[in-house]
Amino acid sequence: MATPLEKARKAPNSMKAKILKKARRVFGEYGFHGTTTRMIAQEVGIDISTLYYHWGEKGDLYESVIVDINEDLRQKLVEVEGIIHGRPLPDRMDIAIDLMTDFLFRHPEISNLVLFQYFGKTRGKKLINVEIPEFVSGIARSMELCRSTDDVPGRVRLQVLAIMNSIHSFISGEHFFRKMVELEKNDYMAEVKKTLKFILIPAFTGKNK
Amino acid sequence: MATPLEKARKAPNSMKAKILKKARRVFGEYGFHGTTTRMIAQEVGIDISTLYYHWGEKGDLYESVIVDINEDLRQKLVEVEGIIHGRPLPDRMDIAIDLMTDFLFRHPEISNLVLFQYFGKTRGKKLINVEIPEFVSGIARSMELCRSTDDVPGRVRLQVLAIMNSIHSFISGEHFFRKMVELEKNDYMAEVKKTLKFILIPAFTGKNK
DNA sequence: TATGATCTCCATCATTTGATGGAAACAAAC
DNA sequence: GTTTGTTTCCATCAAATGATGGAGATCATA
Repeated sequence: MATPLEKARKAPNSMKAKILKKARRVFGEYGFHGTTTRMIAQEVGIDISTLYYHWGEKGDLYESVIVDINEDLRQKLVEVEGIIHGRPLPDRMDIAIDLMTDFLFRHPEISNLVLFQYFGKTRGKKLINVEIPEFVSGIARSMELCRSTDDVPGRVRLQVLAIMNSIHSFISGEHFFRKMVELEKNDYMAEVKKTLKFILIPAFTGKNK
Repeated sequence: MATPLEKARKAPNSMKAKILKKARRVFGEYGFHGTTTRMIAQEVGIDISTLYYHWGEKGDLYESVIVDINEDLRQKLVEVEGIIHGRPLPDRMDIAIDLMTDFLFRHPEISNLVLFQYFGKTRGKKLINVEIPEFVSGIARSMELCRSTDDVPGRVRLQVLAIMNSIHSFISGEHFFRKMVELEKNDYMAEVKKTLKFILIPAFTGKNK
């Protein structure tokens, strides 16, 4: 039997999917406690009881949102892995940073929600069990930091987390950071990519540009 | 005339200061909307009206908390700058990472709140005006990424932000990340420092360890 | 001890917010 | 066109939450 989330992902024009889409953005901006069901409903243009009809209680909708964005992120990582496969490491990193940054700039709520997941506690809610390790292992293998995806060393996992978090930070912090560097959106994106490459690539390749 | 915050910082045993201290931790864990005045009051062991008597409305207390942790962070950065002054760059970075990581592990709410500040929007509240640029310029000069603190190039600012965010991420994400690497707190701290140095130092010094 | 200032708590309010029941609107099947 | 199942909205509730007034407690000082 399909879960509500699976239904929504299969039928992108359904009300369920519309609600999910808006919920991603609102939860992404304001976090779980900062978001009210009324805010989401208003965004969709429906009554809150319609929202509850489709998704049940707020916590369930939030959980679906988290699983949803994690699935999107996973899919993108697999796609990128396919593209960079076989190239030399510096190129792989260069391309992966470009592609992931572009993707996340198009879907900033993903970065927002990932960071909320890491840093913010949610009152009274059990932690949602998303298998980040899966991502991490995949990236680690793709960067040839380990042989197999089983038993990735802790040190390597932290390195991968550092990479992902660097990217997420610049996406989620755009509002704040862009003021500081006084750049237009496009210039900011370009500079972020440069900065990420400047910092991340030398450590793993031994070469500065 | 002294602001409430200045009073609290000068009299660490006052009720104002006690409330501020607990408020830091609670706001740091749950964010602005995830925190209720009752939670803070209970933590201090007082009635909420006592809290309101000392700090006024919730938003004002939160703003004081933000300014407070930014001041702590600024002081620490100045202290570290004094210690590393005059040494060669790789040593400066090595020591600075050690000192800042230790400091933030002792005060994780600082990292939490800094990240909330960057990534989370607060419903209906105007953005608090804290001069991050000041930090950033100081660090940039200390790393010799620029001559003076005036007119620090955007590229350099982003580099400094990347450094600071990497550290904050590992502190704030401890709960989440530590599970993934299955380490005790002390081992986690040690591995985080290694990872930060591994990633950050080569970019700025051209040398891998 | 009397006086005034400061501080703390109890009781309470108004609003917001999560959540639901039931009536109406709509759609599909026969 | 009636019946049946689905979807949507209106009205409403109970609990949580931000906020305050005022009575009492505490404390310094004359």
